[in-house]
Amino acid sequence: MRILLVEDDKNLNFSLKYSLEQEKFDVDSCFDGEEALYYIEETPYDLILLDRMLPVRDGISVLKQLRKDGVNTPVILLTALGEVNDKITGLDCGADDYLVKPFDLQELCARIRTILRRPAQLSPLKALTFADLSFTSESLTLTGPTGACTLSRREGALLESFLRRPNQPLSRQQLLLKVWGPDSDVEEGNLDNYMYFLRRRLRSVGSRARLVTVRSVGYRLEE
Amino acid sequence: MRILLVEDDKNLNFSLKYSLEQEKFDVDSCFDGEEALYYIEETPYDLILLDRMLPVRDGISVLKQLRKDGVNTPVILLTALGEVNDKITGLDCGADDYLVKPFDLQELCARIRTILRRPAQLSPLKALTFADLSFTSESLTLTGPTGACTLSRREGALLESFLRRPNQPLSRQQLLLKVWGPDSDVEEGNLDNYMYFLRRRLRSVGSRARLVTVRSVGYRLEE
DNA sequence: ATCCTCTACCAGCAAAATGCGCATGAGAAA
DNA sequence: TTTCTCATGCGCATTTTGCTGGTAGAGGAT
Repeated sequence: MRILLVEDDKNLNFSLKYSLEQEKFDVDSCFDGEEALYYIEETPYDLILLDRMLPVRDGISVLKQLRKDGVNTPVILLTALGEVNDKITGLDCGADDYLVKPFDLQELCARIRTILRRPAQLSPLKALTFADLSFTSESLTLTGPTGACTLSRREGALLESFLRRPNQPLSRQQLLLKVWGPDSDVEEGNLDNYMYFLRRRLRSVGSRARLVTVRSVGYRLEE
Repeated sequence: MRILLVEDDKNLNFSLKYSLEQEKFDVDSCFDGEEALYYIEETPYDLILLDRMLPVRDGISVLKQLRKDGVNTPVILLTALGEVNDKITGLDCGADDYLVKPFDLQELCARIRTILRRPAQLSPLKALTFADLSFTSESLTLTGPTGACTLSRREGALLESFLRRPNQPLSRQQLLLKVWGPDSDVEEGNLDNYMYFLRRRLRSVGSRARLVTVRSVGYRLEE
């Protein structure tokens, strides 16, 4: 079970992370709200432990953003505030539980178990869109004006990179890293290959979006 | 939203019932554990507010009984005890939340909303349907246009996963998790096997529903 | 400007790897 | 026994990959 711990107090962060790992949870931790959003975008967590007071972007704002984006990963808010009103706003913003510091570690674990016990509700598959394109990474389905098709896994991962950063040039290095992972040693030519595949796909669904090459840099998705 | 309130203190029972009704909840109330079980058997509640100390049969025992019977209606335990250990046992017995008296009414309401917000877990008794199919998980009976048949337990569990999320691709991982449980280590090939069985079943009852494979992802039930 | 060269990129092919369907048989449970 | 569950194995289709020959564009020399 993958848990993301967001807590700016370094001591508490480390000790909590350690304790949860003792309980056989798989814990990533970070220290501010923006970082949290970045982590969450990258990894599908089963649970998020979210401190309410955070630098850069506070917990409630992170929570609201997540729910707005359709991410419904369970969230337990952690907080030093004990006011009833805070609890209520916290819960009504979409938190699944609310613990006031200092809390007992065993109680936290019990509440985590309680939440993880229930069937994980998969977030409704979110489609990425750009121009006349729509792509669901779950089902690897690409839809355009004249039809739809199913991409292979690599094609999907590659297209997703572009859809997440539309109009922005992505370097070959970035793409290789994202699509093939940091410790893969595929030939670079492979990327060319997949760009070719993707372009064919775009044409086949009749999209007017283009993958233009930025010579000696990389590629960019534009309309 | 139908709520069952189980609380032996008459004053608290009445005032809580009244307050919750003000909040537009549909509240039944009763005063001891046996009564509670009786009510629950009769009516499908969306939530149960369960006092821990009750005459005849205490809250924890009621809760255990329910879970043993496969009733997974959410339960919030209410209690005068504040010991951490009590919370932990309560939660680990299958409660969804735990409030210590005296609690704030608004906080209770917020926690109720939190629990009701998530998709109601279908009671396993009801028949699941999709397209021209109907399946009762209790009797493992699958009915289609040209006939009916009885599935094995695994087949049933697997089909149920699909019927609960029609048209949505389910990953092999999700399916293994749902059907075989989190700590089983069956070979993946087994899943292929059961997909094959299920497809045969669908054909045998003449359904036009199809289990399509989404390569490198999983499967999807569609019409 | 024209030509040349060099590099980065494109297109396609064919071999290798992988994912999946289906069959069979052994063991467990009913 | 019969039924259910599971592992294993083969074969097919798709995906992934490395490779090769060819093209386009940048920049320098003439």
